[in-house]
Amino acid sequence: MSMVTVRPYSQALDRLRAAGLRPTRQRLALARLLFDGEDRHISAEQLHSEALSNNIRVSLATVYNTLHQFTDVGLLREIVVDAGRSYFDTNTSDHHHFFYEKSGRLCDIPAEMVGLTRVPDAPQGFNITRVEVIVRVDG
Amino acid sequence: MSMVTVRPYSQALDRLRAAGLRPTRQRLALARLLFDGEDRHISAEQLHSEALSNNIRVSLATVYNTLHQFTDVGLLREIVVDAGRSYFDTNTSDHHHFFYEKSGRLCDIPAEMVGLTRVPDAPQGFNITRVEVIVRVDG
DNA sequence: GTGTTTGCAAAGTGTTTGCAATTTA
DNA sequence: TAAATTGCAAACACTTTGCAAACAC
Repeated sequence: MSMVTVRPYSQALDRLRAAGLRPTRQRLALARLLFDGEDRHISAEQLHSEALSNNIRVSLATVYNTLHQFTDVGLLREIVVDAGRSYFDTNTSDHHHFFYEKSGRLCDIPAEMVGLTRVPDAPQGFNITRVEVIVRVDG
Repeated sequence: MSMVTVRPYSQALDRLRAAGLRPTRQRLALARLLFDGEDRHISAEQLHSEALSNNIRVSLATVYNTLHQFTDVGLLREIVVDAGRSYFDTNTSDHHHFFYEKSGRLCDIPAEMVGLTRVPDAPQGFNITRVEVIVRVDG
């Protein structure tokens, strides 16, 4: 009887292919960090240092490029709550956020927890891209 | 019969007094730009260049300090929609915003135009500071 | 091979800070 | 006069850019 290390299947390659992005070493590695596991809110710097500590050699510039490419193809969603820092959310489905003002942390709020019954029409000639609800809490 | 230039009464001095801020030349001038007239969403750079073109000599650092002091005492509300730029809203009453993603412009949505019927409780030990609804539109 | 992607370092943006000089009460 | 405020320039944090080298197909 042998011990087996079970490594969860990575969807990273499939996701890149589906998005039409070349699965380069860096993109694949970053995609694994981002998408294998729980949903997360991560900044470029965080992802970069996480990559380094996993022995993935990648430059910060590439991390930025990659995050934006992923956002462009809908793999990520960018969230801005804090002046001067962007977070990227691996959960691209409809939902909202708690924002902890002191710590700068974000936490998901499922869409159904918010009763948003009426939203104004977009001004003429424009389309609504998204309706964001941010519940700011102290702490 | 003489012509009279009617200058609207400025509430700036009263507002500073009420807030316990020393009415220095710079604060007073900035307060007049901010509060005499329609409500507005303005960035530090915008306010600074507006001050300069009104022959108000004030440094950018002081504009930043002043905007933050005004925010701290509740005269302004800071809005973050765009990574790397803060806007300050002279309308501190309950309301929401349209955000025009391409132009970076903000536009008020009166509170009653949004049907927000249910908001999750703050996680234990925290208090909700504010609930922001941002309707993002293309353009 | 050919076009794409990467890394680096430099430049750019918006914001904050330290401190001496000035101003306010 | 004592304390608060200001201006300046430098420092900062985060992000983007330009281009040669490396890589994927």
